[in-house]
Amino acid sequence: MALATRERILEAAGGTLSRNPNASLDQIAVEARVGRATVFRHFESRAGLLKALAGRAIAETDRATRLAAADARTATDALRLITRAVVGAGESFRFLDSAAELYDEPEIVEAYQRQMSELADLVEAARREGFIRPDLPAAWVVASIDGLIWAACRAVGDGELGVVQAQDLVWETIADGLSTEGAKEDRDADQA
Amino acid sequence: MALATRERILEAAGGTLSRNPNASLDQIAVEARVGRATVFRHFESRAGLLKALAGRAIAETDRATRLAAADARTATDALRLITRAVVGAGESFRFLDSAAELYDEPEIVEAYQRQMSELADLVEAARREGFIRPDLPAAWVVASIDGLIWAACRAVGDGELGVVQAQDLVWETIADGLSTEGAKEDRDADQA
DNA sequence: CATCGACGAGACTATAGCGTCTCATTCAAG
DNA sequence: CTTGAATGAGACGCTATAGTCTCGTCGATG
Repeated sequence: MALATRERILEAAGGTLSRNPNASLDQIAVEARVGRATVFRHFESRAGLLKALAGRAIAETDRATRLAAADARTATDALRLITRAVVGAGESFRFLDSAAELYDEPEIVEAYQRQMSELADLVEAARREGFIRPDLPAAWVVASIDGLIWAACRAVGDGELGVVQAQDLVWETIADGLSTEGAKEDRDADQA
Repeated sequence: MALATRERILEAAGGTLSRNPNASLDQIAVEARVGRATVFRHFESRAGLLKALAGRAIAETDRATRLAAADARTATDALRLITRAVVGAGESFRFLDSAAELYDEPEIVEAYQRQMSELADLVEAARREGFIRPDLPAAWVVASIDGLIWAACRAVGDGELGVVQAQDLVWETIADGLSTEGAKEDRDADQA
């Protein structure tokens, strides 16, 4: 049952750390219904556990990205599918809030940067398809998509929204924002 | 120079904690060019320092909210002004990423919930003015504004955007989203 | 039944960081 | 010059937690 145990520890670590970012290995072991020593039988150290957890999240994102790239006919559609997938898997990522230590792990940092740069490429492609406004800085488009996904995961975790609802809302907000179409002129007039 | 010292410690704590969420009092003291003992002369404990820092951020937000309420003719405009103000003061808030301990401070939690509820009221008012789309759940509107502000502060802190630029982009994205107007039909067709 | 691997429980050590305390120094006010 | 407040430096104890190790138990496999 080695694999099941390892998986149970990872699962518990993800859950516990997302609720309490500074949770001790003791708490994680209790949550996993596992002896603390067993945690060390499966992972070299606390950092090793965090690294495995991050690796899992990265692999899951890569998988979602590949699926989306395969299914989608356009970059815009791929962006939509990836967004949905990441929000759906949001629980796997919330622990990252606490993972400042991971900035010291070159592999993880590199993988994260690679994914961000893939997202940036996708945004650029969607821009060429006419979906993304040409006047917005690429850095902001990427950052705000990130922020909206983060907000959605948080809302789902707090029970404010359902997963499917959150997935739809993120995409809708990316596309149209929060305001009515008709309010546009009022706004422009206000700012003038 | 008691006041200046206290202020310097708070400033250093904000800066250090936003860069390294688990920074020790030692690091903060060094950053403030102050003996570690002096930190304890001004604050009861680490938790007390965090609490003071959070109280400062809350007070600053309250101040911005009051100013906005006084200046703005409409709820929509107040929302815009507050958003700008919070993004502008973003550096004061980034340390909150690390402040899981603050969830145990009733005063702080209460003040935070009050501000969120004020934001929700403002959103509701802006909705009645026809600015916010009526079909979006209030919880999502609040959460996504929060997420966009967070993304903007992060981008500014990472040097990807200037403060003024970020302030404009947040509001623009809240209003219109990231996509072109013309792309709307394509999108709807895609989803069907 | 005998064996072996995974595990739980818990003792043990080491270390980091918090919080307290003391003492010497500096600096401003009188 | 004297005094007192604020500070810097650093020693000290305490606690929480990481990581190691041992021993007894359980369960599967032969």
